[in-house]
Amino acid sequence: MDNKKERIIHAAMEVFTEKGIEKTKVSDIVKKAGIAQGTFYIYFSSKLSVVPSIAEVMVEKTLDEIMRTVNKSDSFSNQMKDLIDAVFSVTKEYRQIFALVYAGLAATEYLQEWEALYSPYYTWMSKFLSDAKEAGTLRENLDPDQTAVLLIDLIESAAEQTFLYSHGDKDMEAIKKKEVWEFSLYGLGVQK
Amino acid sequence: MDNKKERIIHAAMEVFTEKGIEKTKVSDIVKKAGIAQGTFYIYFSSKLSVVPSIAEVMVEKTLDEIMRTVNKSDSFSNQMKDLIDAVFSVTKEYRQIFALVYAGLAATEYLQEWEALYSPYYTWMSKFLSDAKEAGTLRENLDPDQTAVLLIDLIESAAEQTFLYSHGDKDMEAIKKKEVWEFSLYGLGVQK
Amino acid sequence: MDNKKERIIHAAMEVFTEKGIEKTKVSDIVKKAGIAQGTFYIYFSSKLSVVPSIAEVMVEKTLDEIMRTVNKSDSFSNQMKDLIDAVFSVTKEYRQIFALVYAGLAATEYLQEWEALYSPYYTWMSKFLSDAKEAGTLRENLDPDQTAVLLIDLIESAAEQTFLYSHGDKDMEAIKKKEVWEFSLYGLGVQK
Amino acid sequence: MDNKKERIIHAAMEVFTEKGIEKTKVSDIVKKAGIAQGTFYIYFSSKLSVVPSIAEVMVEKTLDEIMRTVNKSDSFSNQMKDLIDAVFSVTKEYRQIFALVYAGLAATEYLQEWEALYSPYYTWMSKFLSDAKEAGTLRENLDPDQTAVLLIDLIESAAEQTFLYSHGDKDMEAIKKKEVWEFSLYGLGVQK
DNA sequence: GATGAATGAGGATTCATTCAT
DNA sequence: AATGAATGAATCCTCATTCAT
Repeated sequence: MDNKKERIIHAAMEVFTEKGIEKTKVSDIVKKAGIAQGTFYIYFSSKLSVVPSIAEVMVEKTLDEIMRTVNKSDSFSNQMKDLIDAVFSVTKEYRQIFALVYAGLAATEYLQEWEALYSPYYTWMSKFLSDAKEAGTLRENLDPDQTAVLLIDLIESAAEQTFLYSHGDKDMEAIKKKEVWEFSLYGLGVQK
Repeated sequence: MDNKKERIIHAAMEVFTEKGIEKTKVSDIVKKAGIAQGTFYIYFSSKLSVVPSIAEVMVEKTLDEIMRTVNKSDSFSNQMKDLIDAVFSVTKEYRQIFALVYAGLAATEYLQEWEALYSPYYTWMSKFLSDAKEAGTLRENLDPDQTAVLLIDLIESAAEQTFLYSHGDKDMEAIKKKEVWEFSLYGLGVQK
Repeated sequence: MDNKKERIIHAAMEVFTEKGIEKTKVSDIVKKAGIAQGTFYIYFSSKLSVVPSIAEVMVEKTLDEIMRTVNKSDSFSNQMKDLIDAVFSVTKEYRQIFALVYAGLAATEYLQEWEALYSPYYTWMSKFLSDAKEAGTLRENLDPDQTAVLLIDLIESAAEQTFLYSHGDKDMEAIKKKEVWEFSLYGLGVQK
Repeated sequence: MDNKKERIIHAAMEVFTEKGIEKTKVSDIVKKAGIAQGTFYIYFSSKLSVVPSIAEVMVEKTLDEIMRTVNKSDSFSNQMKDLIDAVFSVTKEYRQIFALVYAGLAATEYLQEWEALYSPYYTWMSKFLSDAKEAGTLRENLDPDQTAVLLIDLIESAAEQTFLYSHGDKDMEAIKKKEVWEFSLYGLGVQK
């Protein structure tokens, strides 16, 4: 039952990745999901209305990767490095999906769902910063909630730059990671 | 440049803003531009191929606003403040256009034109940072080219957060501006 | 008759009236009837197959109204007046239903059921004329069976004219009634 | 140009007659008309919106047949006979079209166009009665405008009875014609 | 270059109908 | 008998694109 909805979402991710949103037909999605054409419309109102659900999955994947990668007993500075690695890694693997999620959300009225979608991510980052601040690792005048959003945007933008928007060569990834890491450490006022 | 081409670009901006890219028909654009259906295809190959031209216009507008706002004889820290003001101001006015430009570029293969489109913007910012670095205002280990991109992304992301993705209240604009300003100053290692 | 069948017929009458036959979905009918989608098909084979049942209900309603209105002990001429009143009254109240019954029957092969459907009505009218003829009230050369059909058509046509097809003003009803009454009396050769 | 519209109307009449409105696809009509699918929608908004144009054609045909048949120098009573012959003849030939016109008009919002569509027919009949009345052939208290409508309805109803709604045998046509003729003469109060 | 009537491929969406429960 | 989730055939209509003028 809810199984069907899941299957639609994952089928959509695959087909969107292969052919792009524009060229994907609902019939492609249902074929891959192994359900009838009409069943699609029981769960989603249109091709584009699947996009927010895909975005949700992507946020989950990113958080999972971060959780898996970041070692809490490490120094903050190293945790930042791992965090950046995690985000770059997920963005690299799912670059197509990220692109289509931006396109799909922007192309419709779903844009404002963005905030709700990202909220678990923001919450995690806010806690991460807040803990470090309490430990005296970050500058005193830092607002964890606000900075959480800035930091996520900064890292994601850099990753997207690298994998989506740029013709960048092979070394670009390392360079970008280093730059964003340095900028972040300074921005956060990290004490060694 | 041809008068008709200009009219198509500006008509497209208006109609895209009103109805969204998806729901805009070429016939809507030509109607607003006051030209014949066939004439459109003399200048553009398709509806989406207008988007890069729109993006170009937006980059111009942003740079113009920055140039107009930032006072070169002011302190770096104040110039940063003005820079942020300028980007927020343009993003606020053209929020819809920005959203559709992302969507439009992402929906097609034009995504990688992004870099070329933004290059005048990046160039300006790079020079801005480079000058400040030479003057000893910024940290020694800063790479002006790389950081230019990061900084632009950071500021634009914050602005989009504020005006596109968020249900945020009225004060959000001021808070966001202050946060991004502080984060930037730290990130750049600005010496007072 | 089954309670569920009744509910379907009356739900169909309501929904057809609201949205028209074309735009009515079986799902609308069952929703209003408070039964499951599948139950509909136990009683009717399709959306349009409900129409003859509706027609039957309408003939009943018309005959009931005639019976209720026409006073057998009155003069023939006055009975004619009452008869016309009754038909106009039912047509007025159920104008939409009449229209859709015509449409529904004509849209399918059920058109020829018309005769069977109307037969109780024709029979009543035939008897009504036959009695009057035997009483010497009507012209000698009148054929009650044939004329029954003509008279019903004449009166119903006039009523439909008034309520369905016309943009007619308020007074039209009275005028039409008077005209059809006079024409009928002459046509039947009524002796005072 | 207007040629195309004509071709659609006549193609629609043919296909509707063959397959019925319900089962006719727009693609059937355009195929027969020899035009592209899209062209249909330049001239008509939907399959059903062709029906009023067909009705117009039918009124024309009926009037033409009446004009052709009724001999103005004949006696009124014979002219009535010819009139009835004409209407029966057209109804017989185009019985399918009449059925679908009723169905098609009733199934949509076009029902109220009826009056406008029939107005040339009503006008002619009104003049016909008015002339006869002035010649002293009809009863003094007859209202030509109102009676025109009644008379047309009466004759058409009888014709439709015969050819559309009834399983009637061969002789029915002659019987119906005679009955409607007699009823009309009495109803109009024709003086021999 | 400019026009705009005509095109027709193409896919979203609907909704009557089924059938396992 | 009753249910209602699932089905998928069926067709409307749109709209980007063309091309003769």
